[in-house]
Amino acid sequence: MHKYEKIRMELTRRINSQTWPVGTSIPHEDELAAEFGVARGTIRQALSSLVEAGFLEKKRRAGTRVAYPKDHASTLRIALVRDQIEQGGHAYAYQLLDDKVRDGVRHVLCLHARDRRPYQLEDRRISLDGIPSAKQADFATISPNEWLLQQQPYSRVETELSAATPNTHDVKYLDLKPDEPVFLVTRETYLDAIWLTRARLSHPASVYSIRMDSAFQ
Amino acid sequence: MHKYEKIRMELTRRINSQTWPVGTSIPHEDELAAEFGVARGTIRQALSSLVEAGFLEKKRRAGTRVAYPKDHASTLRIALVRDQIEQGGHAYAYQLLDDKVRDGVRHVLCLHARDRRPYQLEDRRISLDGIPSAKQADFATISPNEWLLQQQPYSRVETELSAATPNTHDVKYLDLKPDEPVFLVTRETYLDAIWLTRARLSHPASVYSIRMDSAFQ
DNA sequence: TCATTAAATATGTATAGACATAATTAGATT
DNA sequence: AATCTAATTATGTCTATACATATTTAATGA
Repeated sequence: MHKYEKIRMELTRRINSQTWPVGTSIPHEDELAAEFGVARGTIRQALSSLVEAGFLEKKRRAGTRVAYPKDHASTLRIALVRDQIEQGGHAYAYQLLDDKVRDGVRHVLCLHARDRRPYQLEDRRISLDGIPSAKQADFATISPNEWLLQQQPYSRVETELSAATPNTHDVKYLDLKPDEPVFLVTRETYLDAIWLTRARLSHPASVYSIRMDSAFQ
Repeated sequence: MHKYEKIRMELTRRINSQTWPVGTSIPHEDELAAEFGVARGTIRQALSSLVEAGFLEKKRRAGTRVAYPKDHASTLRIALVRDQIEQGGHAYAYQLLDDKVRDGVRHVLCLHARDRRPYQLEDRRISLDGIPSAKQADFATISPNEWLLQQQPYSRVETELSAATPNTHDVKYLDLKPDEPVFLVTRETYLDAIWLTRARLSHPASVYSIRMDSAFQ
């Protein structure tokens, strides 16, 4: 175990045991460095992850304080749907439902299944200006989702998570129970100012949720 | 603008312009340090945020490669519901609906409103073993959510996001439209191995969604 | 040929020092 | 007393160097 990890654990312990209650200023980096017998850089490395996780707040000149745990940050990774399914030990299947071009936008509808049951309906729009190679792409075997990831970098992603009543496509393809809502992930990606693609990913509420686990040993 | 910021921007440019296409190895840290005329530590600082955002992948001895953009990470911060509402310039109101103790668990039901309309129904369970001071807390004026944040640190948070059909309490208090689903945030916090509290936060789907915006200039 | 072992190497950790910068505090001026 | 100014200070950035460590690559031996 590295020095900064040991120090981080000890600092975490002091926070959790309320040795340093919420709101108090903790010793300066130089003092901590002296206490633990390490260089200031090592202290800074130990502090940085605690700041990132929202347990500490730093301000120049004012020092470092134990943060009120509101606004706690969690890192969310939405993986490729195929990986999501296969990593859970399930069978993945893909099916193209519709594919057309209009106004310089390729519009694709396809279905991702888990163990032969509908899992995600992908309603995808791709800018042919932004991604010219999308004109020739064959989405019969590879999903737009997966194809896009191999193609093009992007600089900005906007993601929205919501609950919704199913639209007509959802009803038709997702095999929903009576009154079952859908969980929506809407994602739009840009390269600088250029719009590249938009995805509406709908899932039966009974089979899909997003879990986050932000922990500190 | 600092050196590492300039360098990060230039590296970002090379990735986005496909000067360094996805999958390629970028120059070693020492080479980049020589190219930009800075110390290796400065290069590492520039790289770290790109690694964190998922644009680069590092591996010892193997070097640094441009990552396939699957599994792109976003940092999600779920703020205090009152802040959420007030920061949007809306009026916040709080109302206690029910409050009882059973089997060492305090069980509170309360409603958070935005502009006099139901926004979040908070179904809260607090362990009186884990948080003894919760016995005396008065939730008539302050919500458990807010009270807890001022009280107790925690070391682990499990969050689950899902869509669901409303339960009887949701129907009674959330003023839902016909067939409107709810967006659920379920949150459980622990201090080491000790269970502290569990919250079921339900929202009318029409008024609530979670947005994330992961950008790089 | 194949498995094992040893060398090479790029990133990871740590140190010690210098200077920059934002924010506070104390002091000077009106 | 109120306002502006200067000193102070804790964090932020940067350098230069040394060694540690995970992985790959090359060399060795059965």
